[in-house]
Amino acid sequence: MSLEDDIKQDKFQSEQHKAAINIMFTSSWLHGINASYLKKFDITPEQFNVLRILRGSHPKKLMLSEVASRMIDKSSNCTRLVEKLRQKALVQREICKDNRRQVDISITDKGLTLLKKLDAEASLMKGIMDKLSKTDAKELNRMLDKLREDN
Amino acid sequence: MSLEDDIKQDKFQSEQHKAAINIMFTSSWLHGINASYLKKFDITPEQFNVLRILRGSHPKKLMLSEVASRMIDKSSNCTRLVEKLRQKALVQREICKDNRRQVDISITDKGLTLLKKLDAEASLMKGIMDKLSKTDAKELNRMLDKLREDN
DNA sequence: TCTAAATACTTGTATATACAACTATTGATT
DNA sequence: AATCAATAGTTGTATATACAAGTATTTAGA
Repeated sequence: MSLEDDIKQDKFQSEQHKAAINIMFTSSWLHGINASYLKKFDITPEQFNVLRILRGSHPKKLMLSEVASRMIDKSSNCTRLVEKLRQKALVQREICKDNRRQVDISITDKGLTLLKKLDAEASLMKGIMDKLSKTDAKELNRMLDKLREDN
Repeated sequence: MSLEDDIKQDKFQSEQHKAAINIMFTSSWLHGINASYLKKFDITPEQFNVLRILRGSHPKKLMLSEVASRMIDKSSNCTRLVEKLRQKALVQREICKDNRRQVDISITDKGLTLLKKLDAEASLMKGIMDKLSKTDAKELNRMLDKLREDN
């Protein structure tokens, strides 16, 4: 479905303007697909992202601000996100002995087991994204990176 | 700044996978720029979007669900969004006489005046998006539309 | 005409973002 | 050692999304 149909608009000021809307619309669309898949496992895309970050460093712990800096979405909410994962016993929190300001987070076995079950999520995304060739995807990445230059 | 630096990740499973993350990251980045600009005018990007939709149809009123269907972001929240604009006297709500289930929304003069002041927002976005040539933007739109095909 | 279904919108709850103000701890300066 | 600034997190408030359940009104069918 074209963007014009999706948001019932038939003209944009320019291709560039349309592209801005298209990026945001497609992002929201991707997020929605992800969310609805992950919901069956009682987890949100944001929580899923944190779990993957922690698996990436496992068995090394990460301090909260390290988790935050690796998050895709803005990370002001990191404390509360991690707290929700802790309540589900998917991660562990502990005050760092060397620096008691610091909170170290690690993924639990239960968290690792859950992630294993969620490998299908990767396939789902792959199914969508592989509509683009590797060359196209590279081009897309180039353009998006270019937009974020400077500023 | 490259995506790798932005989210402190140095490898992705594929260019396609990276593109998915890049779309969501760039969307969030665009939203943030917009939000911080609009904040000075005590309005959010979502509310701004609704105002522009209403200016587009002005002086014709739109029923709530028509507004919703034109929104970029998901529209389950339309009632509350419009209510916030109404509290600021930027839009007007009235029950439709012919069909009392229906709520007709229109932009007020105050809303139109505010939008005029916000034309600079368009320039701000233009400044960012014009880093892409028209050809590039067209290509970007083609790729994003392709991702959303079917599914 | 009475009832059931469809339509249009509203409201409640859980989750998330943004931002600002706050606490606690550590490091640095005098 | 005492103080001040920097660092690391936490918490409160406003806004937004998603979803589900709710109300009110209209339409369609028996």
